[in-house]
Amino acid sequence: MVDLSQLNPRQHEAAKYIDGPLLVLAGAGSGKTSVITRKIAYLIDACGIKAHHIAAVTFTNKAAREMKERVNALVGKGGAKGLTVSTFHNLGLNIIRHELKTAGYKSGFSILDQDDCKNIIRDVMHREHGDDGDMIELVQNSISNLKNDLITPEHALQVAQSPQEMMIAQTYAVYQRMLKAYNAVDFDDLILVPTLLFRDHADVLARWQKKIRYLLVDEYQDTNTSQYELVKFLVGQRSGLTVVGDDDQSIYAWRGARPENLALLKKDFPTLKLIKLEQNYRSTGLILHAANHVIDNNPHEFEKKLWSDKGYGDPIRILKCRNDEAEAERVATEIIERRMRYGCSYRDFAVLYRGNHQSRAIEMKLQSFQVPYKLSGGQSFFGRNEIKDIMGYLRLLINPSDDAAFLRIINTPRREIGPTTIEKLSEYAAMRGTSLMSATTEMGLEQVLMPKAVDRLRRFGQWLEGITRNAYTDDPVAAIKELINDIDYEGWLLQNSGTPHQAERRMKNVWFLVDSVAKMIDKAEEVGDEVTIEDAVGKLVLRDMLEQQEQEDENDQVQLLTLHASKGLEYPHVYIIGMEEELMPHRNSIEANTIEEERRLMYVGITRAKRTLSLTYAAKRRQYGETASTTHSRFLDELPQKDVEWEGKTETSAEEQKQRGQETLNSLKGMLADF
DNA sequence: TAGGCAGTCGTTTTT
DNA sequence: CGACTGCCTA
Repeated sequence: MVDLSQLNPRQHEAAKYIDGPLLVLAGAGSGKTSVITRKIAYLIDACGIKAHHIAAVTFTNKAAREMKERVNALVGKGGAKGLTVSTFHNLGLNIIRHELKTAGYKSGFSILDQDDCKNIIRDVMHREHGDDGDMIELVQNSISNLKNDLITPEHALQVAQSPQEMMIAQTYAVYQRMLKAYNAVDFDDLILVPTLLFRDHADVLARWQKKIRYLLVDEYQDTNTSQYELVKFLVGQRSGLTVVGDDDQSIYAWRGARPENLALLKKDFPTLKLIKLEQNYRSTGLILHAANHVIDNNPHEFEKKLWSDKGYGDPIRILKCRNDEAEAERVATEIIERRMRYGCSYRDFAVLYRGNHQSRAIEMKLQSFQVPYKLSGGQSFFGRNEIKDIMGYLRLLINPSDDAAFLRIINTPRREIGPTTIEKLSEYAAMRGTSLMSATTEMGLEQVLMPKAVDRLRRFGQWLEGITRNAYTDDPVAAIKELINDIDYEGWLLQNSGTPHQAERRMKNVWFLVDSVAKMIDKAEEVGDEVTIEDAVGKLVLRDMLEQQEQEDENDQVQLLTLHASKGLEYPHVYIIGMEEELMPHRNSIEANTIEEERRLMYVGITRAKRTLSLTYAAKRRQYGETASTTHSRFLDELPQKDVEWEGKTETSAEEQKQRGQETLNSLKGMLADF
């Protein structure tokens, strides 16, 4: 039987309350994951609800994985069999996969990332409006917003108010048709399509309501309209819903999240019960106090007062640095120094920043001091060119209609098939109403292309068809290896990367990808799941790969991440760098008047720290190759000044700063020499 | 068609 | 300052 005794009274109540829909307002570090995981265990053990009737939804794969592990530990492997713990997007993918026909897709459909989508939109706008491409970002964002708001192209056309909205709605409509033709969905469709499916097909909805009898949603303040509707459909008139959220940690409004969904719950579920978790188990008193003090500058829907019974702890430090390089050096040397002095590990340190590019300076310094670090986010595994290439082949393998993938890889590595050939091929395919892939083997090609070009296309088409056959009739992984061999991808990398060493690294990434596919298929077979290469590739696109994380978590590395990426994580020692106006809060946020969301981001950053918190800013910063003076962030002034130590604020001379840096460096060198 | 070169342009956050 | 585009030549 599950043990709830470690929970405090509020947590305990939240875990046991199953009489109706429940909203848990969980402040930062208040142990919400414990509540969710123990509640799942409680539902299985004490309430007799079968694990396969329970679904828990999170926003990141990392959170989902962690939750799954913790539930397993609580109820034992067997007990949690069939339990769904996944991201919203993964749940959506599953629903689409099970309702393929009704949803109007064929098996092996592709999931396109933003780059692919942007290319399609560029293409559409070029054709339909002769647009040269400065509006693409805007249009792409607008379409995404429409989808997040559960607005179909037809609906968007009806409600368009301005010529621009009209243009966006038209592009949306054509774009959506192209996706269908490609047998592909984008990220937003993974939510939108299932929701529309539930709205329009009572039988499908009934099936899923029967399957999911209890739904738990984490980070509820991050849901968008489509996601909320999906939740409402799944829950229906029943009471099996627990949502956990914190309006102060809503930092994703820019991608359609609606923090007001928290308040909306009261209206949509009149019997909603509200439980607040206000005890923080993570941070020292001063850090927590600082966080409360900052966030008090925001208006609040729900009043909430975080407290902690840990001691006050060290004061918060604000470090003024001469410039961005000095800032990076200061942080890097301090980490080394503290590690040696207090015997902590590299992994105890996190450096947080507003924008990905800010990691660069820190990276350089850490590298020069030989400090191991892990860069999360930014140029991710799936953003790498070699991975996108191979993923292109994989996608084409399982979905020949995927023109976006075709275009990516048709001339990579070089096959002497250039823009002119591709343009003619596209015209021909459009005329015949087929995909580019199947057009390559059609007979009519001779009419429009030179024999040489036809030959090259045909060779490619036939070759890939052969590989595809092997993948389906034989060992799929072997087929993929054969593919990579055939195109001599390694040779291509060798030619194309700066150094042989780099090429080797990139090739390792490729093999890692192939391994992931293999593992995924193996694992599925073990459990008896019917998971095909299609599923494996789909999950890959959603980055649902466990191995990579596990491996890297083993290592003792300083953590470099954006403030956004830091949500849900915690570290003993936290540095937040670049605390300057126009950087944090970001210039765009000042202009767009979304300071409150920036403040919440600040709040998230502060509350990541368990023991010490250091905030740094640079008096001068290089940007666009020019050096400009800066103003320190307004958020620094919003901290409770009696708990804060400013260093270098009052014009301590540049000389003194320099000297101090030199001293640190020298003492470090001395310490290093001793080791 | 590919590869090199020079001018351009610009940096929020992500499933 | 550096990444990216697009032009130009072999």
